[in-house]
Amino acid sequence: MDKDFYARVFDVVRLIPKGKVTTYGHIARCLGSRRSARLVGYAMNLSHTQDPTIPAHRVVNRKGLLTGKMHFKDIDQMQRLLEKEGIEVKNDQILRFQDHLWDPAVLGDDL
DNA sequence: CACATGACTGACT
DNA sequence: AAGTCAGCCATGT
Repeated sequence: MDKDFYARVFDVVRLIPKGKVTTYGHIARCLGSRRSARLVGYAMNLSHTQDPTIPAHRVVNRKGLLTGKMHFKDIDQMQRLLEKEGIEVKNDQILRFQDHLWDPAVLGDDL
């Protein structure tokens, strides 16, 4: 893909189904290299600069912790959005994380 | 070109 | 089970 690494990350994050979440590692692995997880997180920093609204709140670390909540306009915004989609969050951690986990490789097989 | 940074992950203690 | 250390890759200075 000629697109930038970040562009691919944004593209994947954008197609995350509502009410689902994924991890940096899964996205990175979908892009080809699992080790690029850090770049995924780094790319998310620019997500707020993108034109379309990037559901960055649906991206968490592999433990299901809202590690990036601090980068939101309001640190509570991330948890609020997740709860609004039916995802329970307690102490900055997603409950039933594996149940809400969505793998980008599935690309809609979650139906 | 080399060094430093970062919303991570895996392995070890 | 929980905390600590190091590795990895793209971008910026």
